[in-house]
Amino acid sequence: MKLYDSSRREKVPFIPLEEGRVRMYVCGPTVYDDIHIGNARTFLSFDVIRRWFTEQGYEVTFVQNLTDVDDKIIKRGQERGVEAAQIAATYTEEFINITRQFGILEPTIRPRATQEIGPMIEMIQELIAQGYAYELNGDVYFAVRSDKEYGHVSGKNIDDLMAGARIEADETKRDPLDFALWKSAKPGEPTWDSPWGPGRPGWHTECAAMVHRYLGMPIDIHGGGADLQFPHHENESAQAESCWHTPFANHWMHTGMLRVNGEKMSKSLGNFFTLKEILEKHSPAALRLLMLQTHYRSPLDFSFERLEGAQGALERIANTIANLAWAAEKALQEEPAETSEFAQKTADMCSAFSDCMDDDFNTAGALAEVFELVSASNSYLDSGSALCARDCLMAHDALLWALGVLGIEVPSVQVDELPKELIDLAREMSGYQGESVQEASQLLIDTRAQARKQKDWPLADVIRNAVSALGLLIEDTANGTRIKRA
RNA sequence: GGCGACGUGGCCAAGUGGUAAGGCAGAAGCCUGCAAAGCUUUUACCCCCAGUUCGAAUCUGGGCGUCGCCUCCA
Repeated sequence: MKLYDSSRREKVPFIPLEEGRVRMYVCGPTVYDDIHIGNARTFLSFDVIRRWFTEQGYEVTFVQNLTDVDDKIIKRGQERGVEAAQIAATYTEEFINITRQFGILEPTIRPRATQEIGPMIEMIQELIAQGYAYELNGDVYFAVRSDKEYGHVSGKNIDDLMAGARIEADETKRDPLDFALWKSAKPGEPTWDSPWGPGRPGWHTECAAMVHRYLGMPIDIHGGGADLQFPHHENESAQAESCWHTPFANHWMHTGMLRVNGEKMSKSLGNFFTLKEILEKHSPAALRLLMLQTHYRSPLDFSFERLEGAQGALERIANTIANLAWAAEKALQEEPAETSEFAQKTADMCSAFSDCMDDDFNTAGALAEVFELVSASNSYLDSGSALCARDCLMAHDALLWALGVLGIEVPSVQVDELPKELIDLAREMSGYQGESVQEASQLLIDTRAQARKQKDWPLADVIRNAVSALGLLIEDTANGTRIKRA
């Protein structure tokens, strides 16, 4: 298994620090608003990465924090005239709900910044004691120059950063690059007591403290969006490694940005769609498919056109899966057919799919293999030869397995519960006497087949139209007629 | 200004040395009474120039273009 380490800037073999285990940490949201689909892409990427590790037999400990105290949350609270804590609570709930709806698995541990203040203060004290941090009017800063390794996470050089000639407003810091570990509180802001007076922790400190507390150092993988690599991850790493003198993360993984018309989707540009609004009108599966058709590290341009396309592709997959199941069922009732070359296609897909996933989680390549099996299945079903039930089921299960690994829930085209109206319809059209919906629908199919045989098109169409009025579809396939969802 | 990434058919997108996966859209044909679904066929001088090599989309250098980070940001 190989993965791209964005700190080393190359693909490297993945070797867990502890055999059979993966300890990973992915920066969670700051809960001041609904997340947009750019945020969602990162969470999706790591969800799939995690699922693949699990599929490969690793025991995965996945930690994701919630930043529930932050300038943005405070500001949003002030705008709305409510407590910052209320804003955080509201959007924490929203985040958990929408993320679940998107099919993202729950983290093993979901620590919240406000519950971790104690450990953070201890960490800051330790950094001051060791000479890596200093207090200034109730704030505490990390002295970037004190860390000789500073820059190794993002591949930046302190002097290059300085050459960037950015002007820092705060002239009192020893170095413009120094960042806050602790911020003193202004009136009306949420505060916690500390040796430096009332205040709150800086963002970078949260993650460092939580990684240390819940996973121990070093961890196998630390992830997040590409825009977090600097300064957030650099700063996290700098303070953690300075404090505990142990490597922080063995591998860094960063996801590519989601764009709209070539520009990064962001709150500040206003060019965003929230995950919530997209999922109101589109299935989680379609959005996942769209996103996973691009490698996680590449930028991804979002458009509704593409989303529609993904929806169509998904339906195609769903049709094939249902047709395989139906064909298998039918084949079981007939003379057993020999296994064929088709069985090999299934085996090939599974192996190629795994190879792609093992190669830095190439979901786009893996999905191409899925589509190949979909095509091969359709050809097989359409071939007119006697079908082997076992081969059909193998392909069926393989497709579901592959999509399951990607967390893509295939929409069902099978009707779980046929509407009772079909009984009335069967009574009317075919003189049905019983009470079984199943029998009634079969009778309707037979009646229509009979009508078609006698070229009684009006009758055949009346039946089909009546059925479609119930929101169903009568479909004539190479392997028989069936009723499915419209 | 510094650092980095990317540029593959109409759109999207895999592929890192042996002459181009897949998805969407389009076209033609087949199947069908018609639908629906499906099947078959079909379109690429891989941004440009130079170089390395028997051979490059893939490596090197230069150019052009796009994007990201350097400030809160997934």
